[in-house]
Amino acid sequence: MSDVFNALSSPVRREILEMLKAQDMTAGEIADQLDVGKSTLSGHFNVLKAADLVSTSRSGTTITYSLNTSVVEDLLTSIVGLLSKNKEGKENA
Amino acid sequence: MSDVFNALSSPVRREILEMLKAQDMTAGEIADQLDVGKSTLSGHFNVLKAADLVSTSRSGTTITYSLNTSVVEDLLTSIVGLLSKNKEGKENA
DNA sequence: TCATTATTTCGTTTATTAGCGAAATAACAA
DNA sequence: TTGTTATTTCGCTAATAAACGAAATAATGA
Repeated sequence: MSDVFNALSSPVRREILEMLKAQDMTAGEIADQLDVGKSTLSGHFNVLKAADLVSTSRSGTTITYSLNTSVVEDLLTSIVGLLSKNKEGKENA
Repeated sequence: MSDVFNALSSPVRREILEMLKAQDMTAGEIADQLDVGKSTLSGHFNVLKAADLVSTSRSGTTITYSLNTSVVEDLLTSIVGLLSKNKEGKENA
C-alpha cells in the first residue's frame, strides 16, 4: 500500500489515473494530453505499475494502459481504516 | 486535495495519523513512539497541518494533535471518484 | 526575573524525485 | 534486411524532501 500512496503523491500521475478511469489509453495518447516528455511519462508509468494501479497490454508497438480498479478499492479500504475505531464518545457515524 | 495526497505519501506521517485515530496525542507523546528526532517530527506536523489533516490545541507548553476526520472523508470522496464513470459495459458495481 | 519544559524554526547535509534529450528496444511492414 | 513507429531505458541536472542538531520561542512555576 506504501507504493500506492507514493504513486498518488504526484499530480501528473493522478491525472493519468483520471484519464484512465474513463477509458483505456495508449502511452502516446496519454502523452498527447499531458505537458511532459515521453520519457518522463514513462517514468511515471513505472511508478504506477510498481503500485499495481495500472496494467498494460501490447498490440504491435503500441502499449495500452488501463486502470486497476481493484487496487483503488484496496486503497479505499485502507483509508476507511483511519476513520474506524475513533476516540471515545464519538461513535463512528 | 493535492496537499492531502502529498501528506499521505510519507510512511511516518501515515503512522502519525494511525496513532491519532485512536486518541489525541501531544507532540512529545508521538515523538516517544517514533524513531525520528523531534525537529524532524515537527516538520511532518507542518505537512499534516498544511493538508488540514490534523488540528492542534495548546495547553501550557504542550501541544495536542488530533485527526481531522472530515478531511479524511473528503479524501475518500475524491478517491471514489476514480471508480465512478468507468469504461463502457462495466457498470460500476 | 530566571529556570525549566515542550515544541518549533533554522541551517545544513544527504537522499529522492522529476524532468530532459539521446540512445536503445520492440514490433511490424515494405 | 531495412526502415518506421511506439515506447522505454540511460545518463544527467535541477528541484524537493527528509533528517539532524543547535538555537529560538512560548508558557509556566519558583
